[in-house]
Amino acid sequence: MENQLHIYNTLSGEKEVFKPIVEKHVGMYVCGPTVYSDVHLGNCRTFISFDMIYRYLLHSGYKVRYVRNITDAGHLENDADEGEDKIAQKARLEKLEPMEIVQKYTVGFREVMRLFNTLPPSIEPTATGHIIEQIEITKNILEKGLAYVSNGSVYFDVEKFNVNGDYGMLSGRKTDELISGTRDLDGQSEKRNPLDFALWKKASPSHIMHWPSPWSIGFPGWHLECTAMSTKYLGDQFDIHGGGMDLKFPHHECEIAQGKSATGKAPVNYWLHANMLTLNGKKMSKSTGNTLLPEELFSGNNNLLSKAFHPMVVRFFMMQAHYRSILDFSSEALVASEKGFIKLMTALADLNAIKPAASSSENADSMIGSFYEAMNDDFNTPVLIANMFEAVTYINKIKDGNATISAPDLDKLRSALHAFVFDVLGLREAKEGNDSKLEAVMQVILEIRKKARDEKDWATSDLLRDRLSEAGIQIKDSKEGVTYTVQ
RNA sequence: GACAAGGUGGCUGAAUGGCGAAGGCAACGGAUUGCAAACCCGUUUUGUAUGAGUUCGAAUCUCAUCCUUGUCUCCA
Repeated sequence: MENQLHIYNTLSGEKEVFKPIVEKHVGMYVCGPTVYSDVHLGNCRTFISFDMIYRYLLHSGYKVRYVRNITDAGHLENDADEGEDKIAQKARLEKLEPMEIVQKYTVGFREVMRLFNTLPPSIEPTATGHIIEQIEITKNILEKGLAYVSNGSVYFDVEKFNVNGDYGMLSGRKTDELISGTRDLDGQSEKRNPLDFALWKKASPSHIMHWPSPWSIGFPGWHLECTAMSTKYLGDQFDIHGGGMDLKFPHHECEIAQGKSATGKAPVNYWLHANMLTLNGKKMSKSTGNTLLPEELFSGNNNLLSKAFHPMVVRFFMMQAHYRSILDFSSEALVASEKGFIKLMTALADLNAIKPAASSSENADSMIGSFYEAMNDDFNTPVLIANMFEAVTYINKIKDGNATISAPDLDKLRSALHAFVFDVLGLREAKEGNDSKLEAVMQVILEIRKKARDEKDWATSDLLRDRLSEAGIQIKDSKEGVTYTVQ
């Protein structure tokens, strides 16, 4: 059985055996959100994907330092490197301080991440908290002669870097093709070459967020913060760098160029890219407005939705697709996932009531092995879930008396399922807080219903069942007794 | 236009050369039930965009065609 973890590396375009730089330790960096508006569901998918990866690495016994940044310094608007900082722009619109915007949406982001049951990163650094580091890297690259100062701004010299470097190695692009593909800029551009990108940008007088530097009062370039923060906390070279597919070029390409220029070494061994979540077949994007907010999903308050969905149902839905595949969102697909999710969680709960037998009628070890096999194959969660449903069928058969399981197998299967469902997939019960008073009320109702059924008063019995069902409480009659689930 | 990833059953979504193409959902039949729900068993007939090629054998490899999406400008 293949027990080694294989990861698809964008750099090579192949699945590779994962070998960390330091045995049993993993350094992982993921590009975080820009906090100038609410995170939409597409953003969430990326972070949920990497949360699953983080969780599986932890489960596999690695000590992981997981760094995910908060971009709070803003980015520029247009391709001429001129324009207003996004955060400053939004601040003006809402008549707030830039850092007020940052605070608001950072808090919102963390709350959404909490609802999706993602683990907090080990370090969550901010761009504005690392201005000094970014200035130092800029100085470093200038000293290496791979950047130039122009009118108070500092630009990375892609052409010069490319003499010895290989700009485009990650995204499979060639610089001459890129140049021919760029739109003509007017002669006033500060850049020597359209491919060059800013390391430091001089601020216009109206620009609110700015800091002093050796070159001007200004702000750091778009790609620099990730280089500064990743290398600061994970070293010049680290294991895993993740992010959305849309960041592959130019953002990650620039990170490689910056890192190599500053340290002489390729910064990252494994580049991982999570694919897009689409809505109506199109990528979710802040700029095009084709978005769905998590809150709308949880409340059902959106025309695209037939009902509200619990965050765990959404997470399960995402886990049913592979992280490198495009996933199309639809209310219909989510309804199907909800049913499957309930089926899985019900079986998990039923597992606790199962009585072991002398022997097992099915091979629990191979089931458990199939879980690991799926995850070791580039975190294949859809296959993991399919394999877990084999176990679900087994559990239900045992419950119905059509199969048996031995005590040791029961223990193994239970702990494996718990580990994969809760620890790795990061799911948890989707029930609303079942308080003791509800429990007491339900016991009374079930008692009344039992009495009615004993007296063959089907009208009363069915009335109770149907009205509870309308209220979202399902009554389940079984041989062992009556139970209920709250949805 | 350049580059990249795709097009799989009623829906969703796995599987990269090998017996009957996973799983979830849906539908139908049966079992169960006071009737249902849940669970169990079974079924859904030529289901891998189209056309050619390589091969003993192709969803998978090659070529062509059509279509979709992404990146090339801030984006997860």
